[in-house]
Amino acid sequence: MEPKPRLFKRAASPGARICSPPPGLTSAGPCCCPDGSPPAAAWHCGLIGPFKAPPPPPPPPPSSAAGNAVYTVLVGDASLRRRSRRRSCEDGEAKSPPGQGRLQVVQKSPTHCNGKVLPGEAEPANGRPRHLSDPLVLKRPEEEAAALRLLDQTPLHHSAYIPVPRQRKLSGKAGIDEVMAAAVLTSLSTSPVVLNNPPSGFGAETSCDPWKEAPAMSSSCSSSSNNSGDWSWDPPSDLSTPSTPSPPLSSTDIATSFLASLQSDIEETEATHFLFGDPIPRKRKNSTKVMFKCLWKNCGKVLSSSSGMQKHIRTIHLGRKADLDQSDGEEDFYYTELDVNVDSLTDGLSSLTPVSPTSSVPPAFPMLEEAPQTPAIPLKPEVSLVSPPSPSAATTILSQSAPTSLCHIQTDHAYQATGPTGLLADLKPPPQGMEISISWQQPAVFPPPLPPVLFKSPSGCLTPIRPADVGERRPQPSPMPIAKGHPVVPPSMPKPTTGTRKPRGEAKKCRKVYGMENRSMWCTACRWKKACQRFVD
DNA sequence: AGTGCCGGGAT
DNA sequence: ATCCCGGCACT
Repeated sequence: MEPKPRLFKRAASPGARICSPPPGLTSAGPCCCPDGSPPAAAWHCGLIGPFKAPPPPPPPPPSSAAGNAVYTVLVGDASLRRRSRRRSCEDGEAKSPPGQGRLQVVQKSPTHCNGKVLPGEAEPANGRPRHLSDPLVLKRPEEEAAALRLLDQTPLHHSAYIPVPRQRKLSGKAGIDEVMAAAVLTSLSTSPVVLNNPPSGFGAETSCDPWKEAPAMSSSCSSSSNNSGDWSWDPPSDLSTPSTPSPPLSSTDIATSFLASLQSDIEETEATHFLFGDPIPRKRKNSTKVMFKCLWKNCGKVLSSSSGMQKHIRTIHLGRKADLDQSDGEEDFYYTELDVNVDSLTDGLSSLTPVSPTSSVPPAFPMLEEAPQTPAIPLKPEVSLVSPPSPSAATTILSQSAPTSLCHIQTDHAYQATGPTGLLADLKPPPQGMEISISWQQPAVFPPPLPPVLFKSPSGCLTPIRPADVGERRPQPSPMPIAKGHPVVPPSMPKPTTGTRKPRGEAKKCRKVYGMENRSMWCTACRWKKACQRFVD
């Protein structure tokens, strides 16, 4: 399957990749790009300074990793809660909330940036969380001096104060937001999903972060793009479409937990996206389902709805009242999203579901699940469709092998294009305006095997040179199979006559039809002394 | 002997 | 993957 080009392009330069502001955020300011890119926006680094605010008592992190700094973030845009992944200031990819928000990251544990341990951790004078609007208060002169030195050394610290539109929400939830932010950053930095499975779907999802730019994206996101077929989307909306669920979750686990509520949760999912203020509600394919996995340590519960997950966290982990409908959002940081491919799950449960043309792909090949959504085969109207070469190839009939087979058919390379019988049941109805002819090796229901509808003679003529044989054969079934009267038996049934070698077919073969003098007219298989594919028994 | 084609080699 | 052929089974 050919990778589809992305529908968007992003700036490719490293500086632009790192520093270009997210849509809607244009505030300029210095950033701490280690690559020396020009000052872009203060939102870039997110690390405002080596200052420490006394966050509310941090909730126990869902998982812990020793030595990791714990951050508190004042999130201006809630979408960060859902989209952010672990970031560090070292990698220059600290993400900022999109939109008008401001971001403040204050470190509670060893202050560091770009690998340096920064002195001057200042406790707030008044013991309350210091907001951006608060002037920096350094208690001791040496602290102030150290801070000033740092300000001089790194442009990073010039962004200690970022003017932000006033309309930003500063409700009573601000303190709670800090707790949430701390939690999410902690989870982002210690999440087993991120730590253990960087190349997995979540790794791709991370790379697909809308604020991350093209280079990393092109590779990691292309896979999901390939899966997505032809459905169009704009970059921010396709934040994550990993086709592979998080490894810790078996597909059956996911399936059992969400299949039951699949339908009802779709709306809720969308509503959740809206509530969380995603820049653009993610357009998900029908085959992708969002699951929510609890990141609480030793929990890992997977629920199909965010509200359910919030309730779960609220009641189980936070010890709050379950009936307390009001959510402060803190729960948001204790779970993460899992994008689960519905098809893979349904395929995994294929024994429970009726076989449909789109589910003919075995679950072992989830990457092919999307194929039915795309024009399966670039059939020309006159091209005849035949079975793939082998039963196993039937799984890829809609992918790579099909065009090749068709090509071979047209060039009379029927040998490569042949396949098992009984495939007809798996074939989709041809697209409109397309004509598909099942040429041969059909199920016993269609006993007469037809020679290929089209084949080229060496002169390029589409009609055979010996119409007496082939011409008559084409419009109507070959008399041979009818005479044989194959019983309705699966062709895979071993024939009793011989051991491994199948009995010689009674049908005329290319040799007989065309003769040795017209060997060039033979099908490729006959020329290669293989089983004739033009006149199949 | 003629034919069909399996198995395997060469490229 | 494509092409070719030795050799066997069958007619």
